[in-house]
Amino acid sequence: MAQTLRIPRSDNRLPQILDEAARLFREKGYAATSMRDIAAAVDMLPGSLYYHFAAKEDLLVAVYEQGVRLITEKVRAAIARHEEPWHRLEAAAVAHLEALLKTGDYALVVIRVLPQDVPKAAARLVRLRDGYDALFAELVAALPLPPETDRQSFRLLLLGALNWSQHWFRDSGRHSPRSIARSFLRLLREAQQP
Amino acid sequence: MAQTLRIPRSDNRLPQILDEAARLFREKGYAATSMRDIAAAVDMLPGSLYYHFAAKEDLLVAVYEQGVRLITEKVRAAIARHEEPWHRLEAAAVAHLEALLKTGDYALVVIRVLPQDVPKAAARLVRLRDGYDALFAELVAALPLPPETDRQSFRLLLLGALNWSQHWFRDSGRHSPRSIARSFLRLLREAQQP
DNA sequence: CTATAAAGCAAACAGTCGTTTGTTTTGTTT
DNA sequence: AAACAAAACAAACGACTGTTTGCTTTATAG
Repeated sequence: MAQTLRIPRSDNRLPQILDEAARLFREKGYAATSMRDIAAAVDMLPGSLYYHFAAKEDLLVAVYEQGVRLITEKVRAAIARHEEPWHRLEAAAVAHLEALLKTGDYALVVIRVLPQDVPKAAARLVRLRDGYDALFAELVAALPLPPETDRQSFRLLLLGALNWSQHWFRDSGRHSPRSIARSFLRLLREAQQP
Repeated sequence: MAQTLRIPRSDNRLPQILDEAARLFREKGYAATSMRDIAAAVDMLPGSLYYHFAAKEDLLVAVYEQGVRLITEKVRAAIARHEEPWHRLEAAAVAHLEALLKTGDYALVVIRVLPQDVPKAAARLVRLRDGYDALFAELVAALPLPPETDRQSFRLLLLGALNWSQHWFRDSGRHSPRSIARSFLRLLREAQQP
């Protein structure tokens, strides 16, 4: 009677399912990835996935949640190491881009799969994103900018450019996520303090 | 014998097909849009579409081509009206964003549908995009920037931010595509010339 | 060792997908 | 009016979709 829930099996395969789902969602997109694709990747039968998730959209939401959590943690840890507002923003930009381009699949799903692609889960996905956006808004708010500077545009410019980098970034070149983020921030900073 | 091809019927419905395909591809994405969706939108039977296009991917490529052509024309016309490099770039940015956010479906398909979403047509789509990118590269090359400025990063920063705006822009607010583009450019310009 | 619940298998459901085929309608040209 | 091609219909093909159901395996708890 005291025991209401049994301890789940140790070799749980749920992490593996999430990993492969994240990989496939990011590679082919949500709609083009079938439950059978995911099942095959984890060497399972399609129906077995429904023991872990009630529907395909729920699997996406789970991946999405983990992606947002991962980016948020990386960014929070990075900015905690600095005091000066510009340094904090730069650290955040670097962490954000490294989470996207190096950590891999989970984070990329967050900016690759659009909420409108999954109508039934759109509200949940948007809520997850908004929480993260607020973090950057705070960082920009703390910057010592000229009073006439539009801080909202500033944030959208920076974050948009960072997110778009998924489309052209190739790991081969001399550019690293860190150098790209720094380069972007330098272009923005020099403009604001002569 | 002299006549090899008959003049096509005047009330051709091909433009209508492209219009609806563009609308649906931009609303739901490529994979989530079915040939039946498109056929229903133009009040046709699914099979009839195959008189105009050999495959779904070819329909996408046709929409994509028109989208790229549309943006390119708008931008070319806009920059032709200015001489000074910064003014030319600003005109291009405004035209680019207006093409995306006002002209509508065709242009948005170009930045919404990723080449990797359509493996069989990916090469064709990338080729179309690259031609356009070169246009912006020229504009940035003409700017009178300090010698240490990284012009490639400059271009990627601006274009990325512009393209990403599709995700947050809402037509309701005080912000217009024009004001956004100008705002972005001001943030970038002030940094480069004290 | 046995009871029990977690986890997965096996097989199918109804529906949708892109596409093909043969035929019919429609408009234009002569 | 006859000839002909453009354009669309009507109907189906096999493959694939997300999901459900009932049964079996497997590990843990008492």
